[in-house]
This record gives sequence, structure tokens and C-alpha cells, in this order.
Amino acid sequence: MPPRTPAQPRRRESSRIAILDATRDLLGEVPYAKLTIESIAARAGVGKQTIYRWWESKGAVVLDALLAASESAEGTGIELPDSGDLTRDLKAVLRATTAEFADPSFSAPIRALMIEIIADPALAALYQEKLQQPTHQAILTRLRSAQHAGQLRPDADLTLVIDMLYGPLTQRWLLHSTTLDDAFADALVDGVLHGFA
Amino acid sequence: MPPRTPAQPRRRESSRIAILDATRDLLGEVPYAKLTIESIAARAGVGKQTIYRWWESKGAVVLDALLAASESAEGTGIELPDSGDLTRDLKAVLRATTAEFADPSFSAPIRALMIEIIADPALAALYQEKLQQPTHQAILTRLRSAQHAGQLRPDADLTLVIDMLYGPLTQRWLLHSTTLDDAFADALVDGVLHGFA
Amino acid sequence: MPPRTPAQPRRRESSRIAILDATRDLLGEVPYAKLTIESIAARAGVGKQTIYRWWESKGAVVLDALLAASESAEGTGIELPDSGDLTRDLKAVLRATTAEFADPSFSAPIRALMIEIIADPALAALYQEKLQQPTHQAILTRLRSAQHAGQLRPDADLTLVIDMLYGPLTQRWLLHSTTLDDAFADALVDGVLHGFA
Amino acid sequence: MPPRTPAQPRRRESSRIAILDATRDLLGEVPYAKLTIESIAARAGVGKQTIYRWWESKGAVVLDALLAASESAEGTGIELPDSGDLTRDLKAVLRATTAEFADPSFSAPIRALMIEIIADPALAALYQEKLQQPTHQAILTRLRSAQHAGQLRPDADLTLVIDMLYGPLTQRWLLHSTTLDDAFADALVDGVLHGFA
DNA sequence: GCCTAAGCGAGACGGTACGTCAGGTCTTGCA
DNA sequence: TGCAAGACCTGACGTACCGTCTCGCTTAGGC
Repeated sequence: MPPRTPAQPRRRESSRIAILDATRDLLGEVPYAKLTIESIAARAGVGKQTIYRWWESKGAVVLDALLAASESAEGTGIELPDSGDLTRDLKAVLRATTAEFADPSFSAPIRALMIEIIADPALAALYQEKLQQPTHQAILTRLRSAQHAGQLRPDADLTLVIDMLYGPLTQRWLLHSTTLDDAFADALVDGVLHGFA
Repeated sequence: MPPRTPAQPRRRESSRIAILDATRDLLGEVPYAKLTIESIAARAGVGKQTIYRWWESKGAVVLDALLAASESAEGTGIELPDSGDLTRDLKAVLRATTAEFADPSFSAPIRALMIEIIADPALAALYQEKLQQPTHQAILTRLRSAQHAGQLRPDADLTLVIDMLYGPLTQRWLLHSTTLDDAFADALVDGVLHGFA
Repeated sequence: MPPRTPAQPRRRESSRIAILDATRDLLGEVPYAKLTIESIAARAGVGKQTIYRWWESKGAVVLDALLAASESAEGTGIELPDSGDLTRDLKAVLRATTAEFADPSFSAPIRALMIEIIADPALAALYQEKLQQPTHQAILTRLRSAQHAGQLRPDADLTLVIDMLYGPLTQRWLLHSTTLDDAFADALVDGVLHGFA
Repeated sequence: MPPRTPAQPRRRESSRIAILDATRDLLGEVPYAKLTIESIAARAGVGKQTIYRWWESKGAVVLDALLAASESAEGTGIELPDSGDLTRDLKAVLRATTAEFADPSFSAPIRALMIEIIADPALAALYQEKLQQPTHQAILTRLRSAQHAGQLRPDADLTLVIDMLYGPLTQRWLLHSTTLDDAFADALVDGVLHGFA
């Protein structure tokens, strides 16, 4: 007797997409507190159970929605500019991030995700693996290139560098600081690269 | 008719304290999502209306609860050690913060507050003024002293320094990163003070 | 110190009435299977919880709705005609019951209640006490009068007589028998009074 | 090409039996409200669709389940005792019915069926034809024999007699009356045969 | 020291969303 | 092609809290 196929669940792709689309739409329309499972299901034309069947929490849906968006946006992968001048390149990247944070249609969904992540370690792990890691990889590549070019100390902890670049930025953004602008991005890059002592 | 006295609110102090105590207790016992106004009122032996009368939101109650705790803890004010060696002093401070973050009974309430702040700019402003500012003031004092001693460049943006010290730390903590230890604190201080270029 | 009043629940009468009215209205409009707690609450302009707070089950609501209707209808109490001729009086009463059973607006609610009662002994007890007992009382009075007049045997078990009058009637009605008419009512009365041997 | 067989439904007998068995089992185990199509399908190891394909409603399944049970029990047909004494024979029959009603494993399924019947005229017709009619036939036979023997009036409406015997009994049983015992059965038979006037 | 208005505990209320359950339909392989 | 398995949309379930409201009670000023 042939091994019976374990009846793998025949998930309906159209529903999956409708749910993620609805989530993204709603994130742009209503304050996050109003983003309910019911509203997602209604907008997607889907039963609530279908959401509960495939996602563990609302945060997981939001993460997936953002993931789908970023994947369709990137295509193959992200790459940082490499002009040979590390300072200039990093400033460009951080300024871009700053601009994204300033645009609610971009930042609102991520802010929503952050709220879920902070309250849910499991989701945080998923976030790091799926969303953060690709970005970090791209920056790492650029930093290594700078290391080879002698623009960064050979023993520099590149992970730490990344955190020192993004930590303060994210911090100010999450806390609704008004002083999150290009000047700050520039000063941050300078500070990281030259130190203060 | 005599001029009516302006009827200044006769708030009951014992209820205020009971509410803040109950909030702090519950933050240590249940996951933040389970911290409801009703549970606070029940635990405090207080009517719900009494909470709604005096606080604008659950976040405001949480902020007040933490405020009350920190005030009773500090007494007059915080002061950083000043051994003359800035590096050593900052490492000590960041290691202490790291330790606090590692202790759930300490960090859970702040994490809860962060969730509220991220979703509510008004609360964020209150947080910066009431809770963050005193701490930052203390660090600023220490940094200025270091500037005078020539251990920090005279033109250093001290606010930026603070963000570069705390941003990465907070970031890792909020995202449940496992690599948040003394070594990281030390490397962070070294990175900020010496730069990587 | 005076004994503290035990804070008896301050139930809102207007809601109670709105719920019972809505229940009765719906029983006349939709098939019983569609009578949901949610539809009652919506029609009554009331939160679901208000129903769950004061009634144990949907059946209890239905019973109360019928009770309220019958109370407002009767006023003080029911009384059977007493023409001196028991046969004639009983036939009149059973024919009236037959007519009620034939009118859906009358019988649909009771049919609904029966469904609940059959599945719930507790509700059955309530039904007997609150709805059935008054009717039976009235018939009992008439039967006793007939006993005194010598139209019924002195040792007749009047409760049994009532069941023999109403049991077959109800039975046919519940089972949707088509042969439930005045002729049946008449024959039933004759049968009960004279027997078949 | 051979003439295509006209695709008569190839119903799987084993599934039919499994469904009826599962229904009967569950009726004895769980309160009727918990008897769902899903639970039947799961217990029978059958897809829900198979039930929907062959039965119109849950009530129809229940009816079939009881039908199957009674058929297997009886064999060819039921017959009442005929001792020559109608009173004695009827009392024996009604006492037996009373005993059945008192045994939940016997009466629970019928009670369930009653609930469905009361709400569904179509099912009621089926019930009368398939389950009730055979029993009534048997009683009719016995009553006719009594008529010939002069123990019943020649003009007695035997259908009415049956209803007068079973109506009160069923009534009390459905309404969970506690006073449903042998004494009641006996008094009922006496009442039907001799009347109360 | 009494009077009176406010704060207060309690908790009912109209709502919204939760997460679950079952209904009845549809789809996908297996037999 | 009948069937098991189970995903799917639908809609109701009973619960938890929301923020508002109404009750008496208590309690602190102002007379």
C-alpha cells in the first residue's frame, strides 16, 4: 500500500492574499487600535475562522502583510549604494529611512507591528528573521566593503555599528520625537564613524 | 447669592494611591494585554469612574504608576557616579540599565508604557517630560563634566550622545534581543566614545 | 451601625420590557429557529449582556414574554363559563383552545416555548407554575362545581380529567395533525365524560 | 461502446449504518442540544457531505436512526396481548410505555425527535407514517377485537380512544411531570373506558 | 456642628470585538 | 462517481471590557 498522503491542508491562496491586502489597506485608513480581526475579515470578504486558522495572532497577520508588501517591492534583494565614500552612503540611507518614518502611510503599519512585537517575543523573532534580516544584510555588505577599503577599522563589530545607526533613529521615531530630520541623520553617521572622545 | 466657591476637586488620596499600587502589582502579575481598567479598579477596590475621572487613558495611569514608583525610589534626584573616568562611569550606568531590562519585574511595566507611548504621541510627550528628562539631566551633567575635563570634544552634541548610548540598548530590549549583556554595554560605550572610522 | 443594604441590583425596567416586547414581536415574524439572542437584543435596542444577565436561557426569555402577555391580557384571573351544563361548557372551552391552536400568531410562541420546555426540565417546572397552573385552576373550579351538581362522580380525579381533556388536544396540535377541529373537541369531551366501554 | 448504465446512486450501505449508529450512540451520551451534524459525521467516520446528501435535516437522521432501531427490534410487526380482558391488556401496554418513558436511554432519542417534529411539519408527517402508524395499528387491532367482544361500544371512535390513551401520557412525559407512574396509567385506562360523568 | 454638594463604591447599561462552534457548500484526491 | 477529509463563508454563541450612567453612601468644606 502506498503511503497515504497526510491530507495536507488545501489552503486557498485567494483568501490569503485578500486578507493581507485588506490588512494593509486598513492600516492606512484607520488608527491601529481600530484594526480588528473582524474588520480585516469583513474587508477581505472572508470568515474570521479563516484568519484564526492560518495566523496565530493579529500581529502575525500584520507582519505577513508587511512582508508581502516588501517582497513585492524589492523583487530580488536590496542593495546599498557604494560610491566609495562610506559617510556619504550611510547618510543617504539614514536620510531615506528618516523620510520613510516621516510618511505616515509608510510608518503607520510598521509602528503597528512594533506594538505587537514589543508585547510578543515570538513575533519579534519572526520579525527579525523575515523583515529585519534582509535589510541588515544589505548594510553589512556595504560595511564590509568599507572595511576592505580601510574606511572602517578591521576589528569593528559591524552588528554593533548597525544598531548604533538604527537604534537612535528608531528610538526617536517610536517616541514621536520632533527632532528626527536629515541633520540628525547626518550627525548620527558622523558620530558613529568618528566617536566623541 | 454669595459667590459660589469654585469647588476645587476633593480628590481622595487613598484611592489615587490604591489605583497606582494596583496597577503596578498587576503589571508584575499578568501579561500587559490583560491589564484592563476593570481589573485595576477591582484590585484597587475602586469604582471604574474614579479612574476615568482622573486619568485620560490607561497609558496615563501606567505612566503615573511608574512615576510614583520612581519618585519614591529616588527621593531627591538621580546622580551619576563621577570617578573622573568617563568610560568607566558610562559602562557602569549602561550595565545597570542592562540589568534592569533583564529583570521582568522592572522592565515589564516600562515595556507596557512603551506600547502605550508608541501609539499615543500625547503620552509620549508626558513620558519624556516626566520620566525621561530627569534621567537625561543626570547624564547630561556627567557628560558636561567630562567635556570640561577634556574627555569629550567641546563641540559634541550631548543629546546625540545620550541617544547613541540608549537608543541601541532600548532597541535591543524592545525587540527581545538575546544579545543584550554587559559586553554589549561596554562595546557600545567604546563605540560611542571612539567611533569606528 | 445600621445593616448595610446589600446593594440590590438596580435593574432597568424599560430594558426588561423592551426585551420581552421584542421577543414577542419576533416570535410572530420569524420562524423560531431564527429567534436568536442577538436578534432580540438588536430589536430591543439592548446589549446582549443585559439579556444574559437577567435570564438563564432563551427559553426563559420566551416564557417571560408569554407570561407578560398573558398577565396583561387577563388582568385578575381567568374564569370558565358556568351554564350549569358541564358538557356544553367544556366543549366551548376546548373549541376555544382549538381555535387558538389554529391561529399561528397565538400558537407559534407557545410552540416555541414547548420546544424549549421539552429539552429543559427546569423550564418545564417554571412553565407549569407560572403559565399552566392558572388555567388549570380555573378549570378545576368549574369541575368542582360540576361535582357538587352531581354531573361528575364524587371520586373523580379532576387532575386526570384535565389531562384527559388537554393531553389529546395538545398532542395533535404539537404533531401538526390536521384533524384538530371542533368535532374533535366535542368528541373528546363526550369521551371523557362517558367513556367507551 | 456498451450502453451506459443509467447511473443509479451507488450509496454505500456501510456509511448509512455507521451514521445511524453514531446518531443513536450520541443521543444516549450527550444532551440533545450537543448532537450536531459534525459530531455525527466525526463519530461515524464519515464526511459531512454524505449526511447532507442523503438526509434533509438532522431530524430526518434522528428519525431514521430510531426507525432502524425499532425495525431491528420488532422484526415483522407488533402485536398487543389479547387476554380477553381489555382493561387488563391496556393497562399492561400503558404501564410498559410509562416504563419506557422513565428510562432515559429509551426516551431521550424520542424526546429529541419530538423537538424536531414540533418545529417541522414535514418531519411530523414522516413520523406518523413510519413510527407511529405501526404502533397504532397494533392497538387498533386489539380495540376492534374488544369491540367484537362487546367490551367497547360499537360506535366508538377508536382513533379517538388511542389519542385519549396516549395523549395524556405523552403530555406528562414531555413536560417532565413527576406524576407519571403505573397508578396514572391504570387510572387513565379506567377513565377512558368508563368516563367520569 | 450642621448642610450640602462632590467624590466615591458599585455595578447596570448599550456597545464592540473577542475567539469558538456549527451550519451548509464546495473542492480535492482516493477508491 | 461516491466518498473522507476538511477549507471555506456565514452567523450566532457566550464572554470580556469599553466608557457612560445612575444609585445611595461618605465626607469634607463653608456657613
